Amino acid sequence: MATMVDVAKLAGVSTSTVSHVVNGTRHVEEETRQRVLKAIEETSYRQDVLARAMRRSRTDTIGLIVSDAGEPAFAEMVRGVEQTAARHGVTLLLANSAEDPEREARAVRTLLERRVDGLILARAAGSTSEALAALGQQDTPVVLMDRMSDLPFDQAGIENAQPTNDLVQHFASQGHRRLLLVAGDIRVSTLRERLESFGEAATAAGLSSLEQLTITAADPKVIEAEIEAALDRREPPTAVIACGTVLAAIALRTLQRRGLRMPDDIAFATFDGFAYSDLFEPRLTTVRQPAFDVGVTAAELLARRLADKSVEPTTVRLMPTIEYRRSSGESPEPNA
Amino acid sequence: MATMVDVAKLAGVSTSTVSHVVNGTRHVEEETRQRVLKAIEETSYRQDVLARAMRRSRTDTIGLIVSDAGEPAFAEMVRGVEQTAARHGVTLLLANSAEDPEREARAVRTLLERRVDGLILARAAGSTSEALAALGQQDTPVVLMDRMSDLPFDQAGIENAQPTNDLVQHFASQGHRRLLLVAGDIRVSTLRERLESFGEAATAAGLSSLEQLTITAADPKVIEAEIEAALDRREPPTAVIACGTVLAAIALRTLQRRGLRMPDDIAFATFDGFAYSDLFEPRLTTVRQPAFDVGVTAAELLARRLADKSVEPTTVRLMPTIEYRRSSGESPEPNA
DNA sequence: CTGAAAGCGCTTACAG
DNA sequence: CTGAAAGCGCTTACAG
Repeated sequence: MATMVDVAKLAGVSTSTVSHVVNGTRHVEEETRQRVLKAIEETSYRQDVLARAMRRSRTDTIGLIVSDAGEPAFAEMVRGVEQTAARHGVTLLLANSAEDPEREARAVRTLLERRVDGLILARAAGSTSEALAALGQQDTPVVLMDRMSDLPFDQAGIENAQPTNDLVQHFASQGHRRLLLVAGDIRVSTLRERLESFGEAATAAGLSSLEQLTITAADPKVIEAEIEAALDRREPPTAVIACGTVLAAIALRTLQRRGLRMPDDIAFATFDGFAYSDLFEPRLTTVRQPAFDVGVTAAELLARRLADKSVEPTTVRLMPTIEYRRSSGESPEPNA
Repeated sequence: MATMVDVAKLAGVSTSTVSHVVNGTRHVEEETRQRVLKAIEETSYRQDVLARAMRRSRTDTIGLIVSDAGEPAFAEMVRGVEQTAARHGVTLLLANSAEDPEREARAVRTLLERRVDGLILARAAGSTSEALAALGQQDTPVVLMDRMSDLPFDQAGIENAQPTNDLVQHFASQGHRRLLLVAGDIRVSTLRERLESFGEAATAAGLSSLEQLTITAADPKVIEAEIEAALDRREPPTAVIACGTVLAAIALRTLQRRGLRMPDDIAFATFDGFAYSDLFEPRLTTVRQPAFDVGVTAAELLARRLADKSVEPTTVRLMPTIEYRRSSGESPEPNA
């Protein structure tokens, strides 16, 4: 590989000049410039970004760690971050924590070691807030995505209260009196928020606490058992809300196994939903988050902080939309 | 950030010694070692991997570019590569081409610029073999994953002839005489191989060429139109094989729209299949590839070449398994 | 408008 | 068993 020295020699200039031509960092006489460009061509010189990064102590690289790149919502967020990073001329290093706090910690370490200029993090469910606080101490900027925290970070996520409330209203207005919320692992902020909003909304809709069933286990086996138990009650729920894709899958399997048909035997709605969801029979009422824009927002927040470390930590929440389908019964909008 | 010089001063040794303690590259008197370790502790020194990489001109990093990280099969391959890379003490840089040759080219450039020691590539459909040939010229090792080439690369993928043949046999033995293969974009090697095997297998099963319908368009709209046209024939196909997830989705939508029930109105099988596929009604007969192991194999091939650049390029093909479900009619195995 | 030179933080022959 | 020093390929004040 040719280096700057080779180019400089061939063009008969100093490496300073080559550097400035390559980076456009100071004026160079047009004729000289052409000579340098030609020498670059001839030597097929390529800038060594590692050496450059080391000298400048910035890498023009940001890191993104997601808890599950396979889920459609996260895949979309990744796309949003990718696109925004590209627009800012920054390369993205991607990592997967697979919802494992240890892998997450390892990924953080690796990315910081590789001197990313900043980090976007969708935390694993079990990730401790001590770990997060520690992250906040070091000086690489961190933006939280999807999963929020009370700590003073830049954050991009979604609004949970309103869609939860809308779903509860939707069911209550159809006369449903006993609702089951499958909330899952409420260490995850989004799930916790949906759980809280559910209680408020259901109470506001006039449901007694006995009529508000909730499942907050983290283990799929336990969740499944609790759904079974709920359905075995003398007065079982008539509508189910799943707070995420995995939870929806568990719930749907259980309903299917029991031969319960949606929406007649039981009404159903879910957050996030499935890829190729139009193939499901019946189609599922789904709270669709603007995942791409969440990714864009996270990346923009990071770009802003990279430009000015002193700005106030900001939390941005985007509003999901609800796609009403047949699984939840009659639609409140002409939208089926 | 503390540097090696800080540590060396504090421990009263040279930076050589610090370096050798950190990397375990030569024996250091135990007492000295302890002093260095203590100094590292006290200064909370962390090795600068960039400086190290630059000096050694290797980064202990490999790059992985996939065409669609969202598809379950690719997600699994990524996991396989990740795990294997971790076992080899190598960090993985991930990139997405989203089936776009230009993004792929950009990702390749970025990763090579960041001096990855090697590259694993699941090529985008439209990626030219000139681009690939050029890649083969430079000296960073490249392993092809899933999508193969005739060029002399290390490659890890799957066997396509046998599962295709098995599916054709499966349908023929049930008396199906007119089969439709939705092959999709046959610039993709896996799809092309399935198409070729289909012809051979169908002919071997005694089907005339008129009874072998194939769709080789790349554009979803065109594929859909051609499926419609096939179903509109006087003698429409009685069984459909989709060669990938996206193709399956298009086909299933069309069948659904026409109210065709599987397997009675039309039999159906697909390669790769869907996430949460157990929620589909009826369950889909699926050629399941050992995607995780494909990832592992690709990473191992790369590790081998990194260790010895002179080994012969090797192609490894792993055998998929077929999960026979209700969508394709009666099962040839006691396999649900 | 351009160049000489220091230095980013490491590794590694070389020498003792 | 350890150290002095060169050098990886750049960038960037400083000087002219």
